Amino acid sequence: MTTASHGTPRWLSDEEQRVWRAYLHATTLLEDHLDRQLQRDAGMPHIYYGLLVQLSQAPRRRMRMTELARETKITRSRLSHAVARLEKNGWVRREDCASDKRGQNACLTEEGFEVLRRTAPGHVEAVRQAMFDRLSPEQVGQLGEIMRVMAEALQPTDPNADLPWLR
Amino acid sequence: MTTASHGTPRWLSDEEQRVWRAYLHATTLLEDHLDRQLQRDAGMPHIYYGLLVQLSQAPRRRMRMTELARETKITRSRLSHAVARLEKNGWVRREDCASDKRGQNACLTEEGFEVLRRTAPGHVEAVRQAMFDRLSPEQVGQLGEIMRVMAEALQPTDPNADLPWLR
DNA sequence: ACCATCTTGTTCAACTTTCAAGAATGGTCC
DNA sequence: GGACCATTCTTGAAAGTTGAACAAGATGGT
Repeated sequence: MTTASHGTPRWLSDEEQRVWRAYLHATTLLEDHLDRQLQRDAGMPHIYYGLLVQLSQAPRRRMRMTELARETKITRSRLSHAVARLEKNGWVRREDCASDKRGQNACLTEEGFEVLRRTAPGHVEAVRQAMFDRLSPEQVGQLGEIMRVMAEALQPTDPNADLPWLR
Repeated sequence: MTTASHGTPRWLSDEEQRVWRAYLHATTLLEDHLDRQLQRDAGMPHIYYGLLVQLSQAPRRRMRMTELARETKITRSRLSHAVARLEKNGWVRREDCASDKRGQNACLTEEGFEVLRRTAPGHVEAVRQAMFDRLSPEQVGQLGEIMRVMAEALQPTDPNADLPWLR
């Protein structure tokens, strides 16, 4: 990382600067927009909604805290606070893990699932309006590929990922 | 917005879902990465750094609060708090606006500029490594266009934008 | 069994963000 | 000038986030 401080910095070209600014603007606008949409319609910020979605897709609608954190790309600390809040809402429940006494499972409650069922259509619509309704099919494909490349760069793949017996 | 709750919701296709998840993952990973990079190397979060950059590019390195907020896509409230913090660091100074007694100018101090000079290379390098070093020139162009479209959708252009005398 | 070490999840304090409310000034219309 | 509304910016409290420190349990070597 600090290799940057040595030698002549490789500045961004004009084109790259424009793209970078466009990226920052679009992503912050979208994040704000979805945060407000969900706060209004579902009573929670976007990330919390993402936690419920993730749980809803898990077997038995429950997941170990650490795995939920990993899947949603947030820290365990943040997740602890978030689940505490969602628990107060009655949308998630904690449950001791049988096989590991340190562990906790976050379980989506029936109420939590109900909230999802009620608010998912509006949220999908918001995402559509902001993104998929504006982009051509080609652009959607391009965006997907670009985002995959970026995520890969930032989340160094476990070198043993395809050697499960070594994990 | 709430038109979504009526009629059959238009769900995302499998492809669209994949793209949406990739988008969420990549953008949150990048934002976290840059936040940590800047917190470590410059002692402030990414958005605060963006404020300094914006000021550094303004005439006389100062800007009205409201304009700074508009350019950086944050609320005036948030900006007030942010500038207060940057002022404590000695990187920004407030100055009364001559022509409008309600107004304040946020001015980048010499110290603030120095912080930028010192940390910009490392930050640009981080951006490069995460984005521009991985994408082909075509992809960079595609990303720029896609982000422009999205930003436009979210930030309804002022209909009088090109009629300055009506603003 | 023992010890060192890693992992899991929580907690605390410091910091940031949001939302609603409010003080001050500007602009317009009569 | 005065009434009225809009704009600018700040404030305070509640909510959310971060990073470090911590307790408890797992793991592996000896």
